[in-house]
Amino acid sequence: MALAHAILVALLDNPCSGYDLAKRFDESVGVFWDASHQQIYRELGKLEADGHLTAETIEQDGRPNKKIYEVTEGGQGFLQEWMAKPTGIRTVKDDLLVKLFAGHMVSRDLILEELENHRQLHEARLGEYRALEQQFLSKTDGLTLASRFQYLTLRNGLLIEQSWLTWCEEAIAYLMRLGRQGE
Amino acid sequence: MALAHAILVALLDNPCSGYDLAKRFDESVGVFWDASHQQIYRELGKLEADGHLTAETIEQDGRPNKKIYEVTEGGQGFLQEWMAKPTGIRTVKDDLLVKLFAGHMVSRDLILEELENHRQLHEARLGEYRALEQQFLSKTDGLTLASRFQYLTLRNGLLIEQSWLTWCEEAIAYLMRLGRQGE
DNA sequence: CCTGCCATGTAAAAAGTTACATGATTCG
DNA sequence: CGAATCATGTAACTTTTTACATGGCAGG
Repeated sequence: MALAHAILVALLDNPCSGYDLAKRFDESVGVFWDASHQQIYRELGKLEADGHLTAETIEQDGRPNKKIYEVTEGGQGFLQEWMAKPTGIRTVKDDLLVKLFAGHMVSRDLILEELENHRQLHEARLGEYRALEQQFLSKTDGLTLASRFQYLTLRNGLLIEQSWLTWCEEAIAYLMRLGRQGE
Repeated sequence: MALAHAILVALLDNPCSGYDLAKRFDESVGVFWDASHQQIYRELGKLEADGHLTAETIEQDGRPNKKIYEVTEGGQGFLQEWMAKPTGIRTVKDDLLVKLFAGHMVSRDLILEELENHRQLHEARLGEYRALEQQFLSKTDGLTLASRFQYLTLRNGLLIEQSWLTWCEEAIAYLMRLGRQGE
């Protein structure tokens, strides 16, 4: 049920519209959560109905009006309550690993292509995360407390993406070696 | 939609009952997919209706009868088709990271406790994966091709869990340092 | 005697995906 | 002149989670 909480922490850091939230879920917030605009709008409606958010409509000319959402005190309490309850660790779900588990069902080349494709995707994402890290590291006058916590979430993304990259390379090398042995 | 495919690859490796599948999703298969027994029974029903699986009822006395599911040729084709279509990379969703992003909202100790808790959980899981790896490595007479592919999925679990562990330690150290500086 | 294992499911609610829908503006 | 961006949503469907439900047998 953490989509609601993910939205709240994002808005707490920086109040914005649903549209902007969707963009942030594609960028920085995306390091730890992902959501489509459809989900976001629905959830924003619920959170507002529950009193966890207030919306202020900004009239704009030349482009559609927008609603800026802000977390209420009630919303902050709701978040803090949730944060005080321990949670378990994630459950992995990855299509590529499902495919690999039955890798002997298809040609070696098909599997290698898919691995190479994923390697590139993870490499690209790692690059994005490194760019985000530079933004943190370049602030010479020191980070705020809030930024330091956000930095830790980014560090997680960096370590995990690095592992994926390493694993893709290892898997490709392993299968190439198998291939050469004529299996 | 990969739950169906995860079930198929598991049954392909080793036909079994829904109950046994649920256990395997908690153990070895759990390295790359997770599912509750409720999901599994429903999906088994669908897969059987679609002709991807056949079920054989085993009468047992003293305990409930069980149905052993096996992948049909049609099911294999269904799998292979899916495997030939490239898929994207996962989207991370993790409660702990949501909490950390708003870490300044609660006491430092609360966050540190949660991090330490997760550190232990990841350490335990890493231990399980290492034990599974030993089973692969101890087979002196060489692994089958299918086992080699399965080994790669386990390697992924090992690398990812190792990263989580490293990250938890890094985050704990980072926050302790902050604490000492009297923030 | 109580807990846990074996073995299967149903039902309801929440979360997530995919498709549909609108309409002006800006940039190439 | 077409594509992308801004900005919001609805509807239908699929997937996942949580709770409920049954019942015998084995072990401490």
